[in-house]
Order: sequence, then C-alpha cells, then structure tokens
Amino acid sequence: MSAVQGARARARVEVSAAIKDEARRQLVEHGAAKLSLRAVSRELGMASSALYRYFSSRDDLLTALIVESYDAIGEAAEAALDDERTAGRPLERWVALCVNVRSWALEHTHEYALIYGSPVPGYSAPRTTVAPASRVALALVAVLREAEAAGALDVPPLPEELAAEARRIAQEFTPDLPSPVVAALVGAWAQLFGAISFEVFGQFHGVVEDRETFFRHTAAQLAHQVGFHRP
Amino acid sequence: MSAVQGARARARVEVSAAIKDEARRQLVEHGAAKLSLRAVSRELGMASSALYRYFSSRDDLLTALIVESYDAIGEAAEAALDDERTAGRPLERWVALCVNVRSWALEHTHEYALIYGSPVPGYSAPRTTVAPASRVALALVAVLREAEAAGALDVPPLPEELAAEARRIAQEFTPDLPSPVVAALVGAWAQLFGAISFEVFGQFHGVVEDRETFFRHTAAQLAHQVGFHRP
DNA sequence: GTCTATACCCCGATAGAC
DNA sequence: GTCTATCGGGGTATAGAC
Repeated sequence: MSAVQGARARARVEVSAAIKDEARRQLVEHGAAKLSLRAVSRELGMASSALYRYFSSRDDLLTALIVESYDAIGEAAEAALDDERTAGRPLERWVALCVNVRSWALEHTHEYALIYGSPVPGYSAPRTTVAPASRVALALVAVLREAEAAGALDVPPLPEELAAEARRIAQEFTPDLPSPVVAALVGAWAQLFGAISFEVFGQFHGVVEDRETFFRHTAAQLAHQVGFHRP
Repeated sequence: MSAVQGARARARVEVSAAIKDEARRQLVEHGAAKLSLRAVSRELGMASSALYRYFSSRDDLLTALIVESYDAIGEAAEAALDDERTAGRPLERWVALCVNVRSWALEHTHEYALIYGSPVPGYSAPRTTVAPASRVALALVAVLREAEAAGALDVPPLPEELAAEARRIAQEFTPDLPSPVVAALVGAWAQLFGAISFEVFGQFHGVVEDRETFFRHTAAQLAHQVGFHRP
C-alpha cells in the first residue's frame, strides 16, 4: 500500500502513457499494420523486452490505442451535449455534434483511420472495444431524445420491409425512441462517417473545396433524414 | 514482330497476371501495408529478383492492384447502366447501381479496403489511378442524366453558402446537370460509401441484421437526396 | 523492471553469372 | 528473364542475469 506502492503505480501509468504516446506517433508514420514494439522501445531508449511488462503483446498495445481513440472521438461528440449555446435547439446541437466528430477526425487522421478505416489484418478486436466504440452513436441518440422531447421530430416514413428490423433494433438499443427514427439514425450514422472518411482519406481532393460548409450541409441533411423538421 | 514477339508478349501478360493474382491473395491474408514482393515470389516459385522485371517496385505492384480494383468496382457500377430491365426507370436503375457496388464490395472486401479504406502509409497514388477511381461516380452521373431527361428529378434545395461551390463543381465535372443536383450527388456519393464501408468493415455487427433490405432503403434515400421524386 | 543475448523469422533492392 | 548471393535493414518473443 501507501507511499511505495503509490509511487510504483504512478510510475507504471507514466511509462504506459509514454509507450502509448510513442506508439501513436508511429501510427502516423507507419500505420497500424506496422506498429512495432521494437521501434517504440528504440525511440524510448528501452530494451524491447522491457515493453512486455506493460503490454503483453503487440495486439495488446493496439487494443489500448483503439480504445483510447474511440474514447477521444466519443468525448468530442459528447462535448456537444454540454454546450449551453445549443441548449433547447436540438437541430443545431445535432449539427454541432457532427462538426465536433469531423474536427476530431481531421485533427487525428491516423487514429481515425485506426478505428474507422480498414481493419488491421490479423488483429481481432476484443469485446472491451465495444462500449467505447458506441459512444458517438449514443451521443447522437441523446440529441434525438432531446429533439423528440421538444417536439422537433417528425417520425420519418419507413418502407414496410424494414419495419420489423427497425423494431428489433430500437428494442435492443433505445426503446424510448420511435423505431423508424432509430432505423433512420443507424443509416445516418453510417453515412455521417462516410462523409468524414471521404474527406479524411482524400477522396474529395480536387472535387470539394469548401469542405466545412459542405460538411455542415451534409450534417443538416442527415438531421432531416432522422426526422428533424426542415429548418 | 509476329510469332516470337507475340508469344513473348503473351507470356509476359500471363506472368504479370499470375503475380497480381498471388498479390491479391496476400492482400486478403496480410493487408496492403504488408504486401511483399518476396512473399509473392516465394509462393510463385520464382526468385524475388525476377519480379522486378514485371513490377519495378513494391509500390508499382500496389498501383496495379489499385487500378484493377477501381476498374472492377467501376464495371460493376456501369453494368447497371446496361441492364434493360431498368431502362426508362431511373430510380430503380440508381438503386440497382448502388446494390451492384455494394455486392462487389462484399465479395471483394480486401480489394475494397485497398481503395476505400485507410490510405496505405508511405504509398502515394500516381495520377494514373484518378480516372479509374472516378468510374463509379461517373456511372452515378449517367443515371442522373437519364433521370433529368425523363423529368424524374426535382432540383433539390441548396443553402446559399453552398451555391458558389456547387456551381464550381458542376462546371468542372458535369455542366449539363443543375448545380444543386451535382452538389447533392457529391454528398450522396460519399454517404453511399459510408453505408458500404460500415457493413464491409463490420460496424453493423450486432446492430443491423437484414443488411440488404437496409441498404436498399439507404440507396433509395440517397436517390431522394439527389432529387428523385418520392416513389 | 530492466538489461543483454539469442532463436528464428521477415523485408526491398541490387550485382553479376548464365 | 531467371538465378544465386549479398547488403543492410526490419520484426516477435523469450531466457536468464542483475
């Protein structure tokens, strides 16, 4: 206990953090598939074998980076929920949330690629990543709840073939929202990341110039898709 | 000329094709970042140095794979334009095109990841990839042209801040379509691949079950976004 | 918890013989 | 156009001393 163990624990998290920081730096230069414990240890001035006291394998380190990335983008999304400037205006809040997510992605393109790009070959994410991975979606749900409470939502029409699936999804994740809204949200969620990925991964090069304006329009469109009244 | 040179040329394309096939197989197992000429040569029973007669570098081979992937998904999209069953029904044709693209992606997940997933670190695509990369978008444009000619499009409303950008994009790529339609198309294009990527990369695991029905709905929604009348 | 040393693998690219 | 040999790197992971 006490002083000694406290100091040891502190040292442990500090070294752990230094390893993750350096690993993130290498993500930028070489990508997730080539993340290497040896290179990290070299840069940190440690023997590679010492790292195994902190992360039991390369995949273990990768998992830590993935979880932290999901948490960071999730926090960016959640920050929009606490912004008083948009209190009581759910549409603006929706757009702000999308904008926050996009900004995080543009500022952390390699971490974004890690979680929303191609899966890392040979790596299989453990269940511990599931909860952090859903934070953005849950933040979107929170905005929809506010919108629904404020009467800002029309339930979007849903083709019959989709009704059962929509009910199932709503039942499992947010039974308090109308199932067509939930189905529309899942679609909008995927499309939102499509817009962000195209920008982050460079597909808009030479096509879209004023990308922020363009993105705000996309976000507003997606809002309409999930039921927000037209502005 | 003639017989001998013909035979040589034939042999050359055949070996080339074998190399690319094996490389594609390795893409599946190890991903683009780890594509290795040595591994390919080993599997083919050749010396690694022999491969350099066919591809001057690893990146050169990667470029060939990227171009062929773009061409293949582009062909899948274009196939929808030749389908007589949807002649004269542009909305159905739009949906069919999207469905074709999705099917190709699901059947070639690793090639899809190569072109629409995270960029390969350290690799920079040469200009030769640009034309193949735009085939899907051009096929979407072709459907919109048919729809416009058939009077099946309402011009979607566009916020003022976007008007200039929309005109610029339309001017550069398809001046024959109304600029708001073109702007909406760019958005829909990105969102379409968002829907596909979420499915291909596994984000719908445990969320969406009947993915084909769900996708058709998404495609129809995107159609509406670019101006198709409601069904 | 850190080190050195080690086993056993991988890679891109080139030189020079045939 | 294919080969062997080579240069000069890279990696995961473990053993065993301190």
